[in-house]
Amino acid sequence: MINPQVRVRFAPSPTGYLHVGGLRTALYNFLFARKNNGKFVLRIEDTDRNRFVEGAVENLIAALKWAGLQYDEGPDISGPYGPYMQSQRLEIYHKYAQELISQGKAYYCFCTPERLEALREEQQRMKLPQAKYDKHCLHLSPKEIEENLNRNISKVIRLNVEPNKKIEFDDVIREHVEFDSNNVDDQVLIKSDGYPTYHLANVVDDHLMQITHVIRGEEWLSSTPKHVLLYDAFGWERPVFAHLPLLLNPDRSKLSKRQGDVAVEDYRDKGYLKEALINFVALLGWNAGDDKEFYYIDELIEKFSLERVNKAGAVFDLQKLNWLNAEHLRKKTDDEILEMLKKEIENSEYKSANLSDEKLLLIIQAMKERVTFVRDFIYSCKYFFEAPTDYEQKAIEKNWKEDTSLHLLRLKDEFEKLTNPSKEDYEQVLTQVAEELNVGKGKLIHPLRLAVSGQSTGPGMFDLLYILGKDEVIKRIKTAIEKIKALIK
RNA sequence: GGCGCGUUCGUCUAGUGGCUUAGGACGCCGCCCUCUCAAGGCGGAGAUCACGGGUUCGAAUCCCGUACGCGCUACCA
Repeated sequence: MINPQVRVRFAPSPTGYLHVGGLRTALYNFLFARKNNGKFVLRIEDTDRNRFVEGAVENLIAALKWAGLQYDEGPDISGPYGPYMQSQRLEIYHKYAQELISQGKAYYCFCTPERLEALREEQQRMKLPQAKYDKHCLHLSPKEIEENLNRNISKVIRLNVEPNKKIEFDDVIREHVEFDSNNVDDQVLIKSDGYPTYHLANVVDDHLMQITHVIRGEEWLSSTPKHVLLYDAFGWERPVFAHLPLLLNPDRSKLSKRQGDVAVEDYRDKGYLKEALINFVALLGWNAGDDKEFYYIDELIEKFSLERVNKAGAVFDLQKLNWLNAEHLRKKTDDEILEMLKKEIENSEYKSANLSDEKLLLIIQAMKERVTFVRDFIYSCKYFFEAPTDYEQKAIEKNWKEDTSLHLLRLKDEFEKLTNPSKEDYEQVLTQVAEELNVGKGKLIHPLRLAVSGQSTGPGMFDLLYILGKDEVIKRIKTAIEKIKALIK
């Protein structure tokens, strides 16, 4: 055992945003760490200088924090194994690369990109099963190497892969996996710019940081033999590997930008709750073995295990995410929703609508069962924020009859007599008017709804009237009669 | 092409040799509730468990092969 305490890491490269697949990887690491009273480390794999993106690390950290995946050690949270940015650990990688060279397990390579390119083409022409480096520089004499080094020729350090060896390792999810070393290239360990490649850096860091379990995406499975070779070359104990299935597009290709949103930030901006996103993504490739689908993160921590992670990739299905979002939203208290709604209103066209908290709370209660997103409290019931400007054509045709105007006028007159009416008062009046007019209540309710909201659907009629308030209701009935009359003509 | 991994309703999945006429969830359809829409309740359609061989009294479950999909095959991670 590397360490009696579980230590896991999420090791993204800073591409500019957090991919939802990365979110799931981070989540599983987080859940595993919390479940086992271990530590969750964030390590930034920024060893590719060509792909440097300004502000990427900050975005990544912000997205992780938004999702609630707090790490114990990371670039901005110091720990005993820092620094946690690989670009700040260059000397360390060089030291270990030298150690490998001195043991003959790695070697300098001075080949030019042109020679490499030519080699590749040659191998392709010969229809070799696989393009591989030909170990040309492995056979340089010590003197030649010395000279090249002194002349400052561009160089890399390569792993010296012994041919004809079976490389095997165990994976919690895939069980036993085997590779033939003849299929493993002499991977570059240190690039000509002095930066390490992923393969060297991740092995060195995982060892130095005492990582016990490497939980990462399946795209890494094929390079794991290189990592295993490195652990063995250094004489280090291997961590437990767990390669997660990929997240897929609806057409089952790897989840990509081209087919929809992939950034956690996109979902956050669209109004998804972090609880829903976490819940959803947790279930993409894992389940507790029961029928439960609705989870808060604490329950996920309690139930999570790597053994129950699936092998096959999972399609990211927005419909189910939407359902979970609605479920989580409904479970929130009215006050919690109020705070979110007020922020949403601040960013909407109704910024200056000035509805009181009391009124907003009433809207929340009336609409809670009818929304998927917080912003639906505005956009699926705009009539609470402004008088309707037009009226659903279909509803007019269906519910606006010859005598409707008269009925509504009558209703309006009765409403006018009320002082400070309650929901019940409205209902009582309407029932009474319906009786006197000798019509069903529906005959009044449907056109009334249309008149005050412009729509044919919405919360209970009397809730609607009560929230709008007597004056507004009367005003809207009057305008509706006028406008709809004109529309029918 | 090579190597690796995978394959149960449209989608996420349960299932680890007999409990399975393959269960649940989302979505879809219908009914109930009802002033509408939701929510909720009830019900329905939907999977010859990729295909073909074995092993076994018995296989979605074990083995082999094939097909298909995906990943890797960089001085990217």
